[in-house]
Amino acid sequence: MSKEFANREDDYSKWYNDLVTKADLAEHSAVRGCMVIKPYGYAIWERMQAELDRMFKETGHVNAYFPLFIPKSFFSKEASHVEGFAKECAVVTHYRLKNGPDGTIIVDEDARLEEELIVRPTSETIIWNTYKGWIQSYRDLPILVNQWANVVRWEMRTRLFLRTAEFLWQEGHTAHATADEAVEETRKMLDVYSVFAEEWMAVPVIKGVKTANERFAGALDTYCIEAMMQDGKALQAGTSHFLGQNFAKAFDVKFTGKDGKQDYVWATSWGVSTRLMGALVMAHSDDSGLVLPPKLAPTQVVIVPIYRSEEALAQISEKVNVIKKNLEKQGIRVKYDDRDTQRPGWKFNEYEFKGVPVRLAIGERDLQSGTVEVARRDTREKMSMSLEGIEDRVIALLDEIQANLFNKAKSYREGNSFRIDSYEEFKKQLDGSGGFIYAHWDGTAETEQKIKEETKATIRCIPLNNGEEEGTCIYSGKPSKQRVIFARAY
RNA sequence: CGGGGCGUAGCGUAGCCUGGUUAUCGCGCAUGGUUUGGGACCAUGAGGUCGCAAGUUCGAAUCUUGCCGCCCCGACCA
Repeated sequence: MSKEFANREDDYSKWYNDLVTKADLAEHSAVRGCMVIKPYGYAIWERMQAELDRMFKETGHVNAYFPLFIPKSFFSKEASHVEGFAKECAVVTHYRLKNGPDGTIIVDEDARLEEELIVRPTSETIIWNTYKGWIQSYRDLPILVNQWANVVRWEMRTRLFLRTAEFLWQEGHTAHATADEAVEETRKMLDVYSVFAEEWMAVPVIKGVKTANERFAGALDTYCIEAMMQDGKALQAGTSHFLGQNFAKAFDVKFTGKDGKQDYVWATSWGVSTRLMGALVMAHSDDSGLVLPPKLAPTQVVIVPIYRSEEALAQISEKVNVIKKNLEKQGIRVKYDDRDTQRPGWKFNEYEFKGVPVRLAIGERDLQSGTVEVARRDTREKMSMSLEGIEDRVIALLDEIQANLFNKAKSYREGNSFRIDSYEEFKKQLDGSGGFIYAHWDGTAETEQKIKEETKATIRCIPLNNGEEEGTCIYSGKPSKQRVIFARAY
């Protein structure tokens, strides 16, 4: 994917028209920055959702659902939390409309809410207000709950996929008896995200911990996975927070331990959003459209018949239906597109655009020779294969594509990661091809802030597997014990 | 909220400076025919509050004013 292309939000909506559109039908600033996820795009989200949900359940979590509206007063209970979200909240102030003097509909000023409601930007407060009633004893712990929901953050500026005013996500909220257990949970869910990103999305990620500046509002530690897009910019793909006892104290959630002593509950929260769809698009796609990893592609194999006569189509369909059935028996998602309203060339382009990993084309010639044309989306290679045993080879090819996408993205990231020791070179690299810069940092918020102001680069994370290394901060020259990852980010 | 750009058919646009027949072109759409191994071709046709409002004028897509909306850059942020 070309850089200019990757950088332009309006091009996304043109090129990935099958996935998503801006909410341009609603001619009102109130829905600015929202997006309409079309059925094909939603199918991808559903695939992601299904796999994540399975992984959450395998790690002992259950789903629940909490209110969309949060009383304003809940927010003020945790100081840094309210500070972090106050500037981007949608607020409900009235509950009734009435007819205005000129026949228009206006807000009934007599119907003002006693206490305003906040449309959830995240659900820590309303959930911890609820947990208060659920937890008395260590026997009630842990609580391992996840919620699939939409949230609203009134951003000053939005970007399609990456920062929309309303977005779909999942937020896990857990409660634990000990700090260790909560930290373990935080790390465990970070691993779940990392496995999902790498093994399902084929997007390599770096696990790390955020600096104090970049930390979630109300967390003691924010862990994250960071991915590199094809233009060298970083994208935070998921976060997992160790919340300490902050929310338990704010909502007075105490439990009695085995020893009979009361203590506040330890908390975590973790989330990924439809931003992952943006990551998927930006990590793999090329100028011919989407490239989807087989494990998440709503359609993994598409079969296109090429024929002149109805009789030929009938013969082809007979063969295809057998192949389709055999593949489906092995859990492969297959689509046979025998529409006579579109021509084969049109269909080829259509499915390339949609990122379908493998395409089979069968024509009269193939029937004669017992072959099938196989095209893979990732490399755009075409080859002729024997119809005999084609199912096994298609399945093997899907695995190969999945692996290839990951390896390609990974070698791209390795090729665009640099160890840099001078501030001059640091700036030069950022203005050049970008990428991840491993550099020494003195550990102070002031230095981090200065570098951000001067270069727009932020510390993406302190990698978890970081080796210790003596060095000096590229900015201040003060001593440093390890390198951190700097990058410009979405 | 600041700086810049823009608003004409489902989409992308010409026309605007220098006002004057029926608002241009391409894609898409519909119908008929020929086609079908990489986005077919020919013919015919449908589709428009020129963002909204007011003003200037014999006459406004075009000039003036106000408003609305969108995009890019910045501040904010997942």
